[in-house]
Amino acid sequence: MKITIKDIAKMADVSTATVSKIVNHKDQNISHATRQRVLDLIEAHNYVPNRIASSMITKKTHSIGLIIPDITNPFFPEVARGVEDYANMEGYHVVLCNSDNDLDKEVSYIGMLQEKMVDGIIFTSSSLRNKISKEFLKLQIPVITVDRDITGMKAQGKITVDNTSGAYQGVSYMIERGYKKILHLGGPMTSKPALDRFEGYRKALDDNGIQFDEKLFFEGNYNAQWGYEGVLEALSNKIEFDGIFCGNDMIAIGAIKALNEKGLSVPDDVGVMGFDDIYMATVVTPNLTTVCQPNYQMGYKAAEMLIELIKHPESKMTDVVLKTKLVIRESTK
Amino acid sequence: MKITIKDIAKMADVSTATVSKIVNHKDQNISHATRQRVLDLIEAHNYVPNRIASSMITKKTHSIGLIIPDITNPFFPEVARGVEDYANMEGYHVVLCNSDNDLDKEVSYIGMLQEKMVDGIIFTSSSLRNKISKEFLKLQIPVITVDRDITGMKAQGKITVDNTSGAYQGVSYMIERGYKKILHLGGPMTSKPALDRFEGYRKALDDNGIQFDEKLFFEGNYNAQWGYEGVLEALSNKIEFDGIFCGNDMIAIGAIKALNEKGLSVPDDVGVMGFDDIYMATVVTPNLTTVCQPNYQMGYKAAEMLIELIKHPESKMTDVVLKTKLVIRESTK
DNA sequence: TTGAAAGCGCTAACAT
DNA sequence: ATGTTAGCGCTTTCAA
Repeated sequence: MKITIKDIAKMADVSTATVSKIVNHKDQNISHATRQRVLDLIEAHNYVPNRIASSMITKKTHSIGLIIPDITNPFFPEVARGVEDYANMEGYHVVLCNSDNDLDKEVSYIGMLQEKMVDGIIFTSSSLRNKISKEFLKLQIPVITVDRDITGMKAQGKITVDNTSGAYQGVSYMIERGYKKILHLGGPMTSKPALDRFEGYRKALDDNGIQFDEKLFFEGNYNAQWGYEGVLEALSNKIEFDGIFCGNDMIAIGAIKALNEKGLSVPDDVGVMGFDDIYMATVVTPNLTTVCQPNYQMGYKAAEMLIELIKHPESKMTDVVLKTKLVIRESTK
Repeated sequence: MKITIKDIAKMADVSTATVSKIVNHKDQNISHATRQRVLDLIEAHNYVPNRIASSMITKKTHSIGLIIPDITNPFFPEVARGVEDYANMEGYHVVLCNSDNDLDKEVSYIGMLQEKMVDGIIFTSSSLRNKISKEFLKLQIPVITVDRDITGMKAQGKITVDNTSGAYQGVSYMIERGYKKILHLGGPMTSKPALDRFEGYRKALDDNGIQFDEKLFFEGNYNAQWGYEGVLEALSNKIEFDGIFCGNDMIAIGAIKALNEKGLSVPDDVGVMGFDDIYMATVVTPNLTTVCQPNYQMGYKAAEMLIELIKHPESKMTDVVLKTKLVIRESTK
């Protein structure tokens, strides 16, 4: 039989209230003698307080939900780690949910988390669906969204990165380095980041007096396969280009692979720029020049905002826009 | 104010017991009329059952803890995904804990999870410390260890992969392909997998009549940096080798990088074999020949065993040893 | 087919 | 400095 606060109280010949105070360090008014006696008993009997019972009263579970599309996608482990690090520091647990960007799963997780009485939710999804917002609106707990917008929500926080200016910066750099015909292998245009990066790309072209050529723009998915295929497609369509601005690093890695196979050298024949700066970018040959996105920071900051909101539900969060940083390595000249 | 089972009961003019039965689908004996009335009220008022209150009574939280060293390490996201997929299917939540292989953190997480009343724990750590087992022994809940041993535990499950035979297979293949002086850039020998892989390496050498040369064995960490440095060190020590068997893929990737920088071609001058088969292995140039470890499977299977143990605490689990598979790609000839 | 009542393990006034 | 008491929201016999 599991030992409870009652057992300890009885053994120490005090009330459960006293034990409770000691366990929760609200023991300024407890005599040293009793405290020690109780502590010894706790130690001796290996008593573990049932925090779930506390939660019933305090209405706080000290756990938060983290809904991401897929922890297996190299983008997310870092944000998850950021979330967990801050949460753990503050004594919170994080419940990991992989939604696969599937609306049904998202809704189902939101429901489950709510039933489990998490104190708040951090939500990431790469798609632009707004239906989900209805579910969130029903929620009585704070929600922070990372890297996307959910319309119709108020008093909640939002963390994004400045994709437009990041892309602008990256493409401007390529132009500066002498690349003239820059292909853009973008991500799915149903996602806000992809849209923003495309916008930054166009803007950089415009501002540098280069006419946007829609034949140089391809839309695909955020993976290496698409980068590989995209290059092959462009090549077989005899499209001329001397640079590629990729929607993310995975696309860039796939693109480089295709380029190499076709005997094109990176960065001399074709310069390649990624986006994200995942670990792989530093390890691939040539190392990727890329726009660094502060993934860990995003998670960390999201947890920080969420926990602030949990502690002070009235506090207004101003949305956070994290800055990107150009990282120059070997895939551009 | 949050709406409770009492509110619904009052509105439907039934007892809370009736509502409870309906919510939990124990409603064979509830008239269709009442059920519908209650269900409508639940829907209309957006009632969310407080599962934490249920847990107090049922002694089941339907959540499990997952303690891994670092979700940011490419090995673990897949394991975590496997765990989450199975757990979710069975209606369990997973609480993610990054221990950084730090004994204090491990112990602290075990305590926290226990207080949160998780139903079981899946534990991975790359080190061989046994102190942790004391903490586990105190636990009243099932624990499954993944990829490592914890001594002194009974009635619990263990999942490992057959590292020895995987390494044996890999090294044998290299020998078969004509590599004669095979360097081994291993992981930290405080970890069981590293030890086992080393053993497989030696055994393959022995069985093929090649004398083990300790100058060809280097111990380091499981990352690209070490692979890079290891090669540089071997080269600067004028050690002769025509193949490298790496402790994992990250080491292999670092090794290839160093080899390339020194003008050595892979696989012609030096063949390189990895271990793990992480996604990166397929994306790097040249693609890595490697020993594939079923990461996702490990997590999935671990969750399966754990949940079985939660449901039937008396059931004896037989330890599972997962098989590796040789994946031949471009980094060996 | 339904409900009354006891209680899970704990906390938080409020007394003393 | 410590104890009494009244629940938190729910489930589960057992009785009606």
